[in-house]
Amino acid sequence: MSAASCSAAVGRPRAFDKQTALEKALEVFWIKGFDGASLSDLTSAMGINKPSMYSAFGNKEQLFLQAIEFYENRPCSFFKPALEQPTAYKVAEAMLLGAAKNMSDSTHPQGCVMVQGALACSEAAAGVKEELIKRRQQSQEKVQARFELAIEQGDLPKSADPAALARYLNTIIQGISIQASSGATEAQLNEVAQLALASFPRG
Amino acid sequence: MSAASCSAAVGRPRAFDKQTALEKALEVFWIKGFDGASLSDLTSAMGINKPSMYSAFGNKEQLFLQAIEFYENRPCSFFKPALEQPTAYKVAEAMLLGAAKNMSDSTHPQGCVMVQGALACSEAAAGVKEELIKRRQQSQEKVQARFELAIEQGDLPKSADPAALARYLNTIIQGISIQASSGATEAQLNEVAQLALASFPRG
DNA sequence: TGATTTTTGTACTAAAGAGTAAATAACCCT
DNA sequence: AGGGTTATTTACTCTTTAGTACAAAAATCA
Repeated sequence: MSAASCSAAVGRPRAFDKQTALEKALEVFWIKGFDGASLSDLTSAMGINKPSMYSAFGNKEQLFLQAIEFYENRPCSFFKPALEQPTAYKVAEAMLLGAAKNMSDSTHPQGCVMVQGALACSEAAAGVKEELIKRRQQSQEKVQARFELAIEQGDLPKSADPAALARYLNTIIQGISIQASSGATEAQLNEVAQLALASFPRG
Repeated sequence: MSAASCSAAVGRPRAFDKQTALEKALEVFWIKGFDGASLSDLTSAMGINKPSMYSAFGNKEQLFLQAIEFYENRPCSFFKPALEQPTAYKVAEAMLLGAAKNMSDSTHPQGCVMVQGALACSEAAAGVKEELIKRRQQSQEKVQARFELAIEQGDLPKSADPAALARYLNTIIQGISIQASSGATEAQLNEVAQLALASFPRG
């Protein structure tokens, strides 16, 4: 009988939409990083006061963690669909072209918040930095598992090294993130993606 | 009659070595980024008090700029020697293997301070972020110029696109920086470098 | 209507941030 | 030795930081 999913609210109802506020917070963290985003930056973007933020999300660190959780699962993410492509080559292609398009997209901040949210940072951000590293690692492992499957299925040669290929792909995507956050265009990033694909083994 | 180069000091002599202090400051910025490095972090690593820092370096931003100026010109930099390799392929190889070795080297912080010093940051860091972007762009242009020379010299095909190749190389190096700062080993990064080299055109 | 519960706005706290004033200390030059 | 100059130390400024106390407001429940 958990009441979690029940929206029958007792007490004064929340005056803001939690999801919308979270998306606004994500945008601030994306642009400024964990250290660079102050609570004033966050709450003013979210359109709420500090006590509302603390009561809804916990604290700055938990707000960040919830923001990146949403980021990884949001509909426009290119990562998960790419994994479902039928061959390893097509997975790599979808990832790289998806990264090129998505990270340079000007409808949201450029680059990848999983990379730039907390890279070199203060001790206060050590926890979120570790979480980002863990999640990037997990992404890489998913790609590796997909490539291992591809070897079984015969669309990657048996001689291929799935771990190395996954790291290679991740490295280029992370490089594309830096390029995008420095102002590179989708066209420029597509050229990079094409060059990177040239050394990707095909079935 | 500029007295700049003259070391004949009048007044009380500085009690610390400016260069050593600058290297300590670089290390702090490298690990924590501009936003994450506080003046206390910096001055305690430098072994001096704040007024000594301000009188020797100006302010936090100028300290950062002087630190990255040293970083780019320090003897163990792999970038400039790589540019002097005799062919474009060898330039790319020296860059990638140099990046893999250098950025994972545990005698200093991992990754590249030109990337992680100020990526997503506060407004206070906007100036240093722009400076880092500018310098990364300049590095890329130097590589591009080197590849244009290689086409002239015949060790890159006339059909090669020097700008795209330079961006490709830079992207991978920046990706390697992220990987290194997340704990990747030199061996792992070498594998990435080898895969990246596979799609690099040879004369 | 009144009791209960939760959110909201304002105002606050304590700590840390960058940067500075001013007195003292250590050197050179005469 | 004494004057000029620069560095160092201590103690301070003012602002911003993350986080919170508390009273008023807005809903449900009885």
